[in-house]
Amino acid sequence: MPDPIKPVIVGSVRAGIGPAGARLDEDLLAGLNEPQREAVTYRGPALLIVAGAGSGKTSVLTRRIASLLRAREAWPSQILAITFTNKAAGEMRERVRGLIGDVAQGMWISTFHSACVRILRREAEQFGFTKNFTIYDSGDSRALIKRLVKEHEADAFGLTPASVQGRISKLKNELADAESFARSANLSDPAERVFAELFADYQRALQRANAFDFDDLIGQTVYLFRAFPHVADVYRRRFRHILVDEYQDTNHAQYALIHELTRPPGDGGTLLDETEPASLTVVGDSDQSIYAFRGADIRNITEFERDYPGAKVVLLEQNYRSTQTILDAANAVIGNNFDRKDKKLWTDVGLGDPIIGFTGYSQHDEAQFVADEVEALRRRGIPYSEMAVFYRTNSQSRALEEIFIRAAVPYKIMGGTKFYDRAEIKDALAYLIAVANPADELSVRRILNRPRRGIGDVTETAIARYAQEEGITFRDALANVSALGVGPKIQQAIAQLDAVLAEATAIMLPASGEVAAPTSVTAGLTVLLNKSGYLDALRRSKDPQDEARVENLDELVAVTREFARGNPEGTVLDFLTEVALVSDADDLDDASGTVSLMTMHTAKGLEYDAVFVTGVEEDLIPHRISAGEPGGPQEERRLFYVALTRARKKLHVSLAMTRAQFGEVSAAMPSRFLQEIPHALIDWRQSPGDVNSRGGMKSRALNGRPSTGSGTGAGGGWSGGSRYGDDLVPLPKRERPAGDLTKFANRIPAKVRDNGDLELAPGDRIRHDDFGEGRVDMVTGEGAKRVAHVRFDTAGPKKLLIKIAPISKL
DNA sequence: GTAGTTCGACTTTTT
DNA sequence: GTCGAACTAC
Repeated sequence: MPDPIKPVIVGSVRAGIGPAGARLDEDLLAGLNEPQREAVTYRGPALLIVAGAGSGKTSVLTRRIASLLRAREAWPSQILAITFTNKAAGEMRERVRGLIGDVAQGMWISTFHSACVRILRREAEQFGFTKNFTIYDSGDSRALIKRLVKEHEADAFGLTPASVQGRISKLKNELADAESFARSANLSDPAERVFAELFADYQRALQRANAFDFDDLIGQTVYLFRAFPHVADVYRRRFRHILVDEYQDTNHAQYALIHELTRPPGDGGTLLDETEPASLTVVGDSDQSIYAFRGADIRNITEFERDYPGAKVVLLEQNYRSTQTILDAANAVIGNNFDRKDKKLWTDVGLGDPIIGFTGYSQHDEAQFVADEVEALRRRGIPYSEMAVFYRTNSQSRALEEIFIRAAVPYKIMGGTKFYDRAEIKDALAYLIAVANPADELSVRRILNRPRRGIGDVTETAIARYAQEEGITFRDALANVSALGVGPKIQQAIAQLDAVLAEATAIMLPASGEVAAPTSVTAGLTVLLNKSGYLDALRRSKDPQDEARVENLDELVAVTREFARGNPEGTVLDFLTEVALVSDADDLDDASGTVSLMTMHTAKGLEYDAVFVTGVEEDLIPHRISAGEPGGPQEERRLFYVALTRARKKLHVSLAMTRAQFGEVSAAMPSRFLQEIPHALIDWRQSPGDVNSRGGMKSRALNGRPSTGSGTGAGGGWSGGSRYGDDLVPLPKRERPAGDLTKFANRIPAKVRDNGDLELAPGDRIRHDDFGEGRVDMVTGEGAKRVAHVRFDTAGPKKLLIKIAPISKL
């Protein structure tokens, strides 16, 4: 990517507000309200735009950039705009281009991670890396850490790969490194000492592999800037206008990076250097901070004015996205978070439709409601592409998928990095990495015996030992098979692998002077997959899944072709970088349109005409794990708030009474957040109370297998009280006796049915509201998941969730 | 060294 | 209900 650093024209930067500039701005300001105009036109060292959900912040940001360029206050190359996702970056670039045309070329609009990769590729040689470094995604890191944990036998100290990885990541987000950790840690605790060693080893391994993990991309760039001020100055002079979106979700390392970039260049340097620090614009909404779990520090926004004295603050509170009903619900929910600046979104588009609520018996039942409703909306003219379904955890997507496939609703799952997580794709990428960055031992080890070449642990260790003795890389050791002292068959296999890698290297990384052909990545990958025998092995296999793997690899080859089309000069490294940093395949919404399924986190920054928020249950949202974390429940509430505010016109909230996870069914309760939405705003198609009523409510689940736990007519039961922590008020107690369960709209009954710890033993006779009398065969499970296996006199054998089934002991 | 089997743990969210 | 790791049998 040619991107020469253009000289900064000192002094001209601030001069743009002339009469011409003002005139030029008029069309950019069209349709903006007063605060929005101010946010576009304000000029000064620092600007904080507090932008509520749907307040048009993207519009403001893009117009701000456009006006800077239009008035010649800045060259495109002087602008650095940071967004949260690659997708958002692409959209912003498009919108700026739409405003002022191709002048926009040369701007850096990217994520923190992409921007840092660009910087690091240029500067890697400054500190012991080479510019063909590779990027470890979380899976790669985990694999490496797993090996280290094993080597150190760290599990004896209660250190799991996951916990080590999480801790290292947290530390890196705080800009701590292995040494600084070791200095401050309590090393008399053996577990701490082992962890410190792991951390140091991990970092050494990364360095040896010429690789950065996600957190390093940011952290090492900060380190680079601090250790080499002359390098930092290059970027400080270059970037005159820095804009950061979603500022509430920046972590300390990212904050430090921005801080480094907005220092005056040549700190205390030459006399003539009067370059001012870059101007900084940040946009954020503390109510939408949902990434504290990965180190986002809300203080970055709340203390912005302290960090940048004299900063201008602009508040955007008018919402242009949703109906008043949706906003009222969202405002009411978020209002339950204490410790927040009160901010009320408003709109002038009117009340709109009520929120639609639905309670299913099971997650399939719930999914069926969503599918039906999607179809109904479609018939009323809302395109699929304007509908989205949100859930808290990725695993919830499965039930939705199953029903959507059955109902022939076109959908796509956003965000899940599934494709690039598949084993065969990772293998193929490891082949590419082995060529692009031979120092990356992890990748070479990965492909060593893939396909099966008869190279096992023993041989692998032999190669590693040989490499160490000779002081060469693992990759280079492969070229010296005869010295390894392994059998001729294995020698032959290794030599073959070495030859294939060499051939691909010649294609993708031709000797200096020559330029690789645009198709080099495609050609190289094809060679690797074919001549390594990888594809052959899959084709020969009788495992039916391997057929799909071949197709996936074809798909990957197609991706390289697509990449070549978009980046004629792109190298293998560019390709690998893109793959590592682009999470979802950034599908452009195709014309036919599909419903989007995604987690609530992924939903941030997006908007749809119709939104389905599913699984609104306790232990899911707020997630059970969040209860133990400081600020957890509040963050969950913000997450729910983000989900609600994505909807323009139609908002649906739904839940299931029973949810299967771990293959076991257990009873679920409505989320406390539901209770926080004013009842009058929700029109319950089927409220948690209804689900218990005996009158004519049948399971809508298509699979209709009554054996999946509760049977068809399981009563809805939500136990109130007791389980509430956090800052909430317990659900109001219902006065009516259980049994009188006619619909009462817009109320979530606190206690519809709860058999509590009704004891049942084999042999007991029971009566079920629907199935009549029967005899208990056995009881399995525990607590809320206790299941009675009952043989009914007339209805036959059923499995029932004891806690909520409409049964009584005789 | 490999293939097949059983057992266990596991699911929070992402660049 | 799924994925991976450990174990066993060739």
